[in-house]
Amino acid sequence: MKWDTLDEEPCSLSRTVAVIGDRWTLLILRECFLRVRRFEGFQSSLQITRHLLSERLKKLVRFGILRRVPYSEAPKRYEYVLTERGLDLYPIIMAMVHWGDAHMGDERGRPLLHEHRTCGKLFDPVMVCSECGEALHARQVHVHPGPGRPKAIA
Amino acid sequence: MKWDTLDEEPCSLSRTVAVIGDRWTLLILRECFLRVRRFEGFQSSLQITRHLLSERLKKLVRFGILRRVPYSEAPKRYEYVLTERGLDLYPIIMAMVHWGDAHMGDERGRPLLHEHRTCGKLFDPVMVCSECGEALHARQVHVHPGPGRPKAIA
DNA sequence: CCAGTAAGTCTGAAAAAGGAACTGATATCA
DNA sequence: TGATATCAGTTCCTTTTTCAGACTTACTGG
Repeated sequence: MKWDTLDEEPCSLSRTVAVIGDRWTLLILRECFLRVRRFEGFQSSLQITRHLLSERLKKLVRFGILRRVPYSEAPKRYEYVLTERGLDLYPIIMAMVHWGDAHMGDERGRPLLHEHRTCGKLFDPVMVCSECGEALHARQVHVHPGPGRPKAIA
Repeated sequence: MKWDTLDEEPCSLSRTVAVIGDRWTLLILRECFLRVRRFEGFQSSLQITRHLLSERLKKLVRFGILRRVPYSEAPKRYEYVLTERGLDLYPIIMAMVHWGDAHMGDERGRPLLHEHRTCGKLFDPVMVCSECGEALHARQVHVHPGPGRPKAIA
């Protein structure tokens, strides 16, 4: 399996991993969801090297997750905002935050609390079945090959 | 931000990223959820170098996500099974698979379909609010500092 | 003119990943 | 008995990525 063709693998997880499956990209996305938009903003809050930040932002733009929007004409300055496709990454980020809250916490408690503005309460994200609405557990799910699965693979 | 102390950052996402935030680890976990348990199984289906596989499995065991269980006494052989903590990663993996299905698909359709055994239907995973049960969207969530957040950070 | 800010680029050293052969304990075949 | 195979790793060397920090370009404000 080679990284440069990972986004063409017949596996949706591989394809997602090809786009956001590295540490800096995930942390950059966290900042995006916390409303950070500018190069210096990402750089100072993450302490990422400018070189890598530049590369990762380009990649996220290339995959349509961020849009590079000018906010100043002279000098030319751009900021990076989440596209619809980028906003759809929210469940991934929230699932990771939730796992961290549940399994990597310390005695001080959670670093952040999340309020659902629709209902006004502090909440946890829960993953449910789109059909019956029940909470999902790994052992209740059965996997079938789909139409995009090459026959050669079991 | 240094990688070796990322799991102590006052941010649940960083802590999760410290454990599973690299490409191979995510792919290894996919195989775990597809019931792969043995070294040769991971190696042959992922084409990961044995060196890296060995390192990643050790790390997953160290963080309590996999358990190393003997399945043969002579010769000594071990397999790797998900712990409860590892099973709890399922929503992360499913969220990634779902994003890949939705945004990285091709004309052939989905590589895998998921059946919820509880209700018997093919489903998509949906992330909802634990309090009101509504589907979550990034723009409806407001973030508050929690007790584990150092005051120095906004 | 000088300092400061923002968004990058460039460079050399350090760390991580890749590739492939090797090890050790046992089973299987001829 | 010796030759081959299996499984779970380890070792060694090369290539690729990442890191740390200086440098660049285009302005603004005093």
